[in-house]
Amino acid sequence: MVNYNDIARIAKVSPTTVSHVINETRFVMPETKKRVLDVMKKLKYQPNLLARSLATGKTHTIGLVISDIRNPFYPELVQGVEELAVKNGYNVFLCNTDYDIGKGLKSIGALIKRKIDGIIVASSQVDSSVIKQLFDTNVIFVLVDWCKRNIKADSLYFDYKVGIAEAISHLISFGHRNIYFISGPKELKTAEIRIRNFMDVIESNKSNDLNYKILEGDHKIDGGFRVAQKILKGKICPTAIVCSNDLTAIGAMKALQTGGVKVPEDISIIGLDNIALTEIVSPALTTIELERYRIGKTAMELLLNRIKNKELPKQTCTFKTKLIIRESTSERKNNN
Amino acid sequence: MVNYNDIARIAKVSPTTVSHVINETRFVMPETKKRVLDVMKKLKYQPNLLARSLATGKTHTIGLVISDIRNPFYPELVQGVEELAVKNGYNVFLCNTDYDIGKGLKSIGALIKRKIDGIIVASSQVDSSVIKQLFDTNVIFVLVDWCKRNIKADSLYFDYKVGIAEAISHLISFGHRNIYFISGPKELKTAEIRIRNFMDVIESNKSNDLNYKILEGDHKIDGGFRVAQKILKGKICPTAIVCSNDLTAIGAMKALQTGGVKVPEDISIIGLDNIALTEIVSPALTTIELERYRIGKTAMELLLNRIKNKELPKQTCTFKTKLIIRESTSERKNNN
DNA sequence: ATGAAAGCGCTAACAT
DNA sequence: ATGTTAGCGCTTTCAT
Repeated sequence: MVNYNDIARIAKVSPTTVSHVINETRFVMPETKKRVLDVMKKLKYQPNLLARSLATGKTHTIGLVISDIRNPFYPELVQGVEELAVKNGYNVFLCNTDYDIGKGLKSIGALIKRKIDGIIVASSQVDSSVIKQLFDTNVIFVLVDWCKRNIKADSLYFDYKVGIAEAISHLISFGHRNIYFISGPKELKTAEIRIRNFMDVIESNKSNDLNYKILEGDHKIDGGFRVAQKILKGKICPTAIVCSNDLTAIGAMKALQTGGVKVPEDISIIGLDNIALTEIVSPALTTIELERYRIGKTAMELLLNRIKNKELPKQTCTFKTKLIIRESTSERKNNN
Repeated sequence: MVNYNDIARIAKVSPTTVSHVINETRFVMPETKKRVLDVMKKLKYQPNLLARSLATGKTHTIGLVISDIRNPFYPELVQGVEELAVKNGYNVFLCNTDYDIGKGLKSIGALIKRKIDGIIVASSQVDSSVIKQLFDTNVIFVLVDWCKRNIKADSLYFDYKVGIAEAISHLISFGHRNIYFISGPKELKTAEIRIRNFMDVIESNKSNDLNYKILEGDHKIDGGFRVAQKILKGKICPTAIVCSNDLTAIGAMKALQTGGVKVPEDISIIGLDNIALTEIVSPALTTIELERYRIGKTAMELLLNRIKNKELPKQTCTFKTKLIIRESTSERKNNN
């Protein structure tokens, strides 16, 4: 591997000068510069970023911790992060926690040892042990959709309530009063938040005399399917179902249709996330939108700001959700 | 940041010994060892992997170059790679090329400067300039679905022909003779391979007097939709459409249904990839399966083998594709 | 306008 | 059984 010394020797300058022409960090006589650059080109020199990082203390790498790249929630977020990262000369380590807190802790540990300049934690499986680790190690980080608002850390919040309120209003205006909610797995933070927001909205609509019930799914298609089947077997049936995420909604829809129940004629369904799938299923799914690409991009922006200036006051950004009305919701039938 | 010297000083040993207890690389008296470990724990010591890498020449990082994480083809592949990587103590840099060769070249350049131990190139946008760069820099790499078979590099191949042949046989047995193919963008290597394989299969079935046509889509839903609309406007209509990927097939199906054409009653459709979506759309899509998770895992295996032993003979692995029959294909109607 | 030399935190050959 | 020392390839202070 060719290095500064090789170049310096051949170009008849000191390693210092080589460094300075590469980094353009002090004046070098045009002729000297040219000589160095020529040698570099001839030797096909590639700077060793490890060495540079060791010397400067900056790696220009970041870590992105997510739960599961197969969950359609993540790809766009990852894209948003990666794109802006690369644009700023950063490379990103992708870490899947597989919904496992232990793996999350290990990932973060590994990232820290690799001296990444910052971490974006967008894993739904984050608990206080993770937060503690982040604070203890003094690493720079941005939290995505971590529930505790009062935490002293750069954070992105999702305002589910706006979207859910729109969804409930939408259903109410269609005459629905008996509304079920299929949640994610309750041990999941993001699932928990979504449940709480749903209940808050129900609460603030109590003048409408709503009847509701919360059933636990798993944020996957299977869970939605299973729970919806169970609903069909029950004595009383809701006229509308709101789901904690789109996959659940799609599973539920499939189960209803399989069971001979028409969506939306018999039961209306609303999802959450607005993944690409929602436009493809039929009926197209009414859902609550979360702008994942923008979220990823913004998370990276906050991280870059923080990296540039550690003393910045706490940064915060809230992403409003929004109801997208498609075909899976309609007027409540009278005979129900 | 606490380092070897701090630990050595406090534990009253030499830095060498610290290194050896950390790496378990030579015998250290139990008492000495304990003293060192205790100090490490007390100081919450975190080894600096950059420094270690600089000294050893191994980073235990790899690069994974893909086209577009939002393309449902990739998440499972990424998962397969990442999982096995982490299991072996590696972290992975994810690089999206966004279907742009220039970006691909830059990504690979960056990875090399970061001294990754190896690269998995699973981007559909790879051309000879990329291959040249890989060879020139002497980096270890594995190619996924890169067409040239005679290249002297570890490679994963996909045998589309098996699956496509099954698909065509399936269609023929259903009486179809007029079969269109909606391809991906022709400048894309993977799209090109798929076209060629389709034509080969048609060719080897010429005794059946098949009529075919190839139309260019974009490997996205929109393209499939657009092309299918165009097909509907044409004078002669195929009775079956094979698509270069599932997204295209789903878009095409949507267009047909929107145009009042029934799938599969009027036109049969077959996709390729077997992404999760295919089971959800209705009718569920008959498609040709590619085991992406296993592909990712295998790519990582080959890379690990190569990293362990540079002198290994060329490694090769071919993934057979397989027809998965669902609901989007059926007997050809007589009146067509 | 350029160079010498120390240092980033670790490893490993060579001593003892 | 442990320590000394010279790197790994770069940056950066201090000289000149």
